[in-house]
Amino acid sequence: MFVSAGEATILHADLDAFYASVEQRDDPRLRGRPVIVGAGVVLAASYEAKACGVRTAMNGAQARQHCPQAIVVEPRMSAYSEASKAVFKVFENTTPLVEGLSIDEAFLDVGGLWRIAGPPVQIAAELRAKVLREVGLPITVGVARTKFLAKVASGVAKPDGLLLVPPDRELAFLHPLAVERLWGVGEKTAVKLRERGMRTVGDVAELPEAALIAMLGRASGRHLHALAHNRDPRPIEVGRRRRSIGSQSALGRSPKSPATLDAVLAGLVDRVSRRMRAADRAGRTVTLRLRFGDFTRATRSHTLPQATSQTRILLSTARALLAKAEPMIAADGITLIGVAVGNLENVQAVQLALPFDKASNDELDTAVDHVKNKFGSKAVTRAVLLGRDPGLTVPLLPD
DNA sequence: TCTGGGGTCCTAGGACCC
DNA sequence: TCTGGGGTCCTAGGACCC
Repeated sequence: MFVSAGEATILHADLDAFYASVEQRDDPRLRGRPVIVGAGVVLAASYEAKACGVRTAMNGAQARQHCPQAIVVEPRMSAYSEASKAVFKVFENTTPLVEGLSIDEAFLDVGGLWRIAGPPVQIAAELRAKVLREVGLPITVGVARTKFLAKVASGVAKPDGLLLVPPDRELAFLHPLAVERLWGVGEKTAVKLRERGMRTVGDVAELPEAALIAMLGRASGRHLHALAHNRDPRPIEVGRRRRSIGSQSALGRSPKSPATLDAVLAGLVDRVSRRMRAADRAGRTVTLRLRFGDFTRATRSHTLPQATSQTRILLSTARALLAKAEPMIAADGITLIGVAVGNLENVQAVQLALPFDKASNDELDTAVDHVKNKFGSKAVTRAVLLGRDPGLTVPLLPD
């Protein structure tokens, strides 16, 4: 059977209360009980905890007030990352067209699988059963004709649900929903819309695009207008790569000495650069993120002429940015510091079986020319002298 | 008892180039 | 005395998402 673009073939699969579910899976004593992951701030809450009003990103004390009987556990990031990998394996065994959105959700296009695996809603049901059986986690799946509708459907079907939006019922499904269901409508936008009397997606759909653009800016206005009218032509994108890698740390409210700040900064840069090297990525733009005592934020960034993942270069760049922000820190007190590296490029690692430990500079140049000829000049940004000094790197200017 | 850590995308102004 | 038009890149800030 030929499956046209007019049919509901996109799945949005979203693990329920992901971190909390992993904790309940791994510790039977937590099952059926309210579980909160994260002490300072709620990273995730089980549905039992959500039932008493606990919400993600709520601060810990507030959460315990809502739910004194809740069990609070420390996050175990490596366990979540492993569970995520296992779930994505199930996704990829279902269809090659998988677009990961975050650690716990993805889009799947199952349009071409009708003949082999049956209709999308059947594939979705089997996917849910398989994730539960093989990884032990509950997952909700929305099925629809577009990414946006599939995501809205899974949101409505949560927890542990499955919801198909038939193509001829799309507007009937969409328009009664609250504006907050629209992708891209957060707190600020919701307030703006409500101030103008718009509470449902249907209300937004009645507004001309120009009015939404005047209210929210060009991109957001267009985006919202399109979604409210159920227009979302985006295809599933396989193999999207991360565009930045960062790390941050909240510091608390007590004053911090310059030496302490520098130590925290060095730790952050070290963590970021290690992750970059492990992922074979290098970046050009270093961004320093700061938050102050009054919760205002600031960023300072610098773009290097060449991408790098070297701790030394990234740290000296970050230090210069921190020095630039010194007056703001002195004035307001700093409560958070973060480092992110963007403008990422892929690094192609090439190892040559040459006796570099005895190589002369001429021989080294010859070897580098060889690599350039073989892989292109852009492939070579640095060479590591193996054997002589494993930590020593030689930066090579392109061309 | 104030609010974590990881990301994405958009906007707007200025520099710079042709 | 008067100063176009278009494009790209960089920096800083803001909103949003999980």
